[in-house]
Amino acid sequence: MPATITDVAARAGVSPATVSRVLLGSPRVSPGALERVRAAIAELDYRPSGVARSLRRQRTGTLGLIVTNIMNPFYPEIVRGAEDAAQRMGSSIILCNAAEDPEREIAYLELLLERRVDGVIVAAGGLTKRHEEFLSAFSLPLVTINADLPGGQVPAVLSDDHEGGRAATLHLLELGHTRLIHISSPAVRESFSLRLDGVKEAIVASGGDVSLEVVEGDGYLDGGEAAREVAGRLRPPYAIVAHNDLTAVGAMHALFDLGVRVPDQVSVVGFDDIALAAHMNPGLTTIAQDKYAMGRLAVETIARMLAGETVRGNLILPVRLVVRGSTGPAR
Amino acid sequence: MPATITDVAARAGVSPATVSRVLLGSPRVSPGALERVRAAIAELDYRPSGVARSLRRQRTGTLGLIVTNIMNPFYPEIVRGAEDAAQRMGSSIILCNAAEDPEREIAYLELLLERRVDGVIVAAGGLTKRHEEFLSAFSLPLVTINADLPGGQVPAVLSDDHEGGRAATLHLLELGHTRLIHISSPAVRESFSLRLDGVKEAIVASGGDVSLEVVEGDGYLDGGEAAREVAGRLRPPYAIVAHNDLTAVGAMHALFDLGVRVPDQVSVVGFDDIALAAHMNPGLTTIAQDKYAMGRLAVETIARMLAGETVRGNLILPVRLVVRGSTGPAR
DNA sequence: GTGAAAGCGCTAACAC
DNA sequence: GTGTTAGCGCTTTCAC
Repeated sequence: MPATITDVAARAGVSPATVSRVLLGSPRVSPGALERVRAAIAELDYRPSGVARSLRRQRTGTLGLIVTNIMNPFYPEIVRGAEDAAQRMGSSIILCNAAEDPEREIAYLELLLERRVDGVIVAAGGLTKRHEEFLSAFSLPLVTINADLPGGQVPAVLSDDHEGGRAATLHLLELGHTRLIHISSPAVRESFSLRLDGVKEAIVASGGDVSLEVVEGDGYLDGGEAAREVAGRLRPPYAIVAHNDLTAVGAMHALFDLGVRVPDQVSVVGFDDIALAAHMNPGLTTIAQDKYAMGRLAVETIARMLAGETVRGNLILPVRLVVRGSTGPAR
Repeated sequence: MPATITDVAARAGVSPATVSRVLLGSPRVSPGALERVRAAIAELDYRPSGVARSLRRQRTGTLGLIVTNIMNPFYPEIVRGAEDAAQRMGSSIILCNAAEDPEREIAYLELLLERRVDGVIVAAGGLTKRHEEFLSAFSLPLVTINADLPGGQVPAVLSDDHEGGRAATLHLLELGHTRLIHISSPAVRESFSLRLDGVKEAIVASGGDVSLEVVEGDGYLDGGEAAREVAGRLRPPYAIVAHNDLTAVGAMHALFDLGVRVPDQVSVVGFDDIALAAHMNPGLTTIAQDKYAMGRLAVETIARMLAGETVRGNLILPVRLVVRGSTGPAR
């Protein structure tokens, strides 16, 4: 059993209130008492109970962060950004991994509510109807990352997906590509069609004779396997715009398997700039999202809401084309 | 302000004690009261306060999990395994990301103590002297993953690193390699020298004329850059045994950069089997650790300690050689 | 079957 | 500057 504030008070010969004052750094404590309390704390290895403190203060100093799947390399950096920002505001993060299961996501939301966290961040792949209902009636400060709820009541931190799709495509057009394949993700998320919209816009704006074919992926490594089928019926050169890096990596793997050379025969562009993109062979050209900033901004937004500010509207972060070895001239 | 048990009691026309009985599923509640309480709970959208409950019960139903760096793809799967096991025992996990900073790791340990978690799991890369002191005097159920504390007081979940090093080497020897390069990690962790010991043992046991050179890496992608220097002075064929997959991926990238072909000229073996190993080009031959099981077993061990059992000794999980395209015959 | 009462460990308002 | 008191929301005897 850990020592309590009463134990410390008894040992220091003061009242619990005085110990509490020392704990909170109140100036209204005599030097003598201060010292005795400090000594007692050290001797008893006392640590104030966060549980009791939370009950009394009616806040826990804890934020909930729900991620779709921590095994997706897109998320860890968001977690990092959120954690750092939380630490700065004296809070900590309970990380919940929904493991691609929407039911589990809801279950975690319930759990966080019971735990009386101060706020919640949802970094989710796809938001189902069920989510929308649940989250619309959510009673706590709430921010989403990479998804936005209809109604505009819940602030969202997003990347400029449209611009990203456009920039990726522009890059390929400049390299002389005229046959583009877009491997999409399952069509649940708006951001995904935004990316595709950007692709289309760039093509239209170019005014050139450019073809675009959309094949469906799953948003993960396996989605890249779609490239296998494409390679089976198309002769190079052509270019693949994958909806994210995992898909691009999967596509590069499938092409490698078939002996199709990247970028000599086929160019590939990803989206996200996950850590390993730079270390693929060849390095993956991609649209970088500032994942760390997304986590940080989500927490900072919660902090503002906690401070009583009314936050509305989305935060849209700029993206950046990173050219590596997976794209080259069409020939 | 969320509704309290008193609110529910008032609305249902019963005492808080009765509401509590309903919450806990006690049979000693009349059908009428049961129904009225249930209705009141639904109407008020009541959720019992985990904070108050924890204070009263003197346990929080929460486990702390500290990982060295969540951005290292080795950890997410451990987190998954731990989370699933925790859910099964009705607990949840507070994930703490030490971000490679030992001070931060200690700070999190303090935090978890304050939060009165029921137990702690430390999945740490390197354990410093500071850790050892702190953890030896740790007052809560504690299990380490991939590191063990001297003294044998703290149960550890480990992979069979020695056997892994041996199996990787055996594989290369069978392919006819006689010049081996081991890229180590900084020599802080015992498991790392265990892996190297396995390499040496396999070489000695082979009785053949095999050379081994050890160059130091950093345990991450950059550590693989050591391969650049090696490639500068050695003529193929030779084989690289990296101390983990990230190092191997970094090495493959450096070799690709220099135009050295894997596996035609140089074979590469990793360790861990992170998700992307299978999707490198070529696929990375590696020693697979059962990361999910490590997380699961750590939690299950905590559960046993919580149940009053005295757990001692380490759990050593078997590893498995996974042959992919990055290794081939020496020629 | 149900309620009253005590108390988990802390903080904050109020006295002195 | 310090102590007393009340109470955060819940569970758990103990009566009845």
